[in-house]
Amino acid sequence: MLQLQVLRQNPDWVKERLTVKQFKDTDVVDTILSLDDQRKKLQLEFDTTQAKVNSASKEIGQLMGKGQKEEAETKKQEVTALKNSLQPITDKLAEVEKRLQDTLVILPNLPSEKVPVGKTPADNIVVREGGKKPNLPAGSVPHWDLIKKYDIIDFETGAKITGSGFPLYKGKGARLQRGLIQYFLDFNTAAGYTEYLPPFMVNEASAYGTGQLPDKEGQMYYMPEDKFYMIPTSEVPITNIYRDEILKEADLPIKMTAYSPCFRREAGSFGKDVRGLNRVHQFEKVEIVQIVHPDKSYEVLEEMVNHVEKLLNTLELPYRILKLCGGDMGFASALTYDFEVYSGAQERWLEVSSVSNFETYQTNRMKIRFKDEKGKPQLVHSLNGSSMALPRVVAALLENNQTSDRIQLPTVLEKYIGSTLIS
RNA sequence: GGAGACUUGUCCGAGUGGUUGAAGGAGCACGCCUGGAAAGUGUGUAUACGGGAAACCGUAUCGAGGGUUCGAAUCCCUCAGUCUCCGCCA
Repeated sequence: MLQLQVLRQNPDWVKERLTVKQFKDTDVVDTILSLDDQRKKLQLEFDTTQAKVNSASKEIGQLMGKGQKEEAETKKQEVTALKNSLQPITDKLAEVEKRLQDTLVILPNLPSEKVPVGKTPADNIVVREGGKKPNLPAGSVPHWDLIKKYDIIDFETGAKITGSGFPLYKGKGARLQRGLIQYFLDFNTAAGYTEYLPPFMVNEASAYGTGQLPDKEGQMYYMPEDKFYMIPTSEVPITNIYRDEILKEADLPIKMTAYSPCFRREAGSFGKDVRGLNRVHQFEKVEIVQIVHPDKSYEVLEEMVNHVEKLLNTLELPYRILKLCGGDMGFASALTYDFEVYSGAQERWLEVSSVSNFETYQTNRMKIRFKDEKGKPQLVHSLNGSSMALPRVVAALLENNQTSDRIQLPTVLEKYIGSTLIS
């Protein structure tokens, strides 16, 4: 959620930034400011009247103490009259506050000045590329054929057990999942991230805190009996660890990493994009999250991008890093870099990681603050990134390392999966 | 799942309807004391919103939300969480 203060100080700049994010209805900014004015007026009216009620009530207490019952009775009637006049103000104030909140929440985060202007993925900017594309032999096939050939991932049985998009990993396929998770976690903890294993379901307040609610409700699996949401990423529980807390400046930066399965309904997805491991309802992911001093967040964003890049390099996959344009960025992000790996047999780029700086957008919702030198509470910045999402990494690993009768995985994985040969 | 106890500030802890935003203690910060430190001692030490140039003032907040009352941390209701006992169970 944007800070009201920012809208007040520079409404025109806010509108201009919203436009970069392809947010058309910039009049909302004016609506919010006018609601805020109303709120202030009502608040003042409420406060002054309530102050009278409070002091009169105290007097009643004192009169009662002295045994002056009649005077107390007169006062009581005065207070009752005041309270009656207060009622409409209270109602109006509550209504204005709710409208203000509801309106503020529909505004996406403002893109940083570094964000390229553009509408679609075609407008994203390739920051750099690495690795080299494989030269696959004739007869090479996409991963959805490879997994059948070597019997390592079974979509049909997954669909039988649960539904489509819930893969069943088997043998080397299962071992590869376990090994990659462990490898990624080790890589992250070696870089100073503290490992967590969070709950896989969250309550409403947590889903709201990271920005999944209210607008992305349909993307999450929901358990109505308990009012819990299955997490779409461990970013949700992990970032919420510090919800409603005021940190010491010395505590920053906080670096966390976590593995979790991720559950996504992916309503509305269809076509060739969703084939095989390209898009599934449940997948494994290792996430990195940082909570940092506001002055440091862009430095940290680069650090996180470099970290993921290093990891990707060890897997010997061809990749590219994109700086997302305003139109392709997520709702809560101020600047996002996407990582894509090249999947040789499909001959296309697959997103395997997304690293974002949310600045104060999430922390304002969660009220995560720190005390600065003056002892004043100030919002921290939050960042996160995948390091990494497994399915597409696996798709690329399988496709790019195939020969006619085997798949030879990179040796870095030997320690984690035993034999790197699938045949 | 059943029965009961509980949830107060950074922490511990008092407080069962009336100047209680909240005693007392610990911690922390600053000062005094000291050659330096400890001990001692003094002062300060929540957050949000609003008003104000500021000092400061007002309002709200004692798990969350609602209610009773002129007045609620204190009474009532709902929900969440913690603990104990019983049941069930990996």
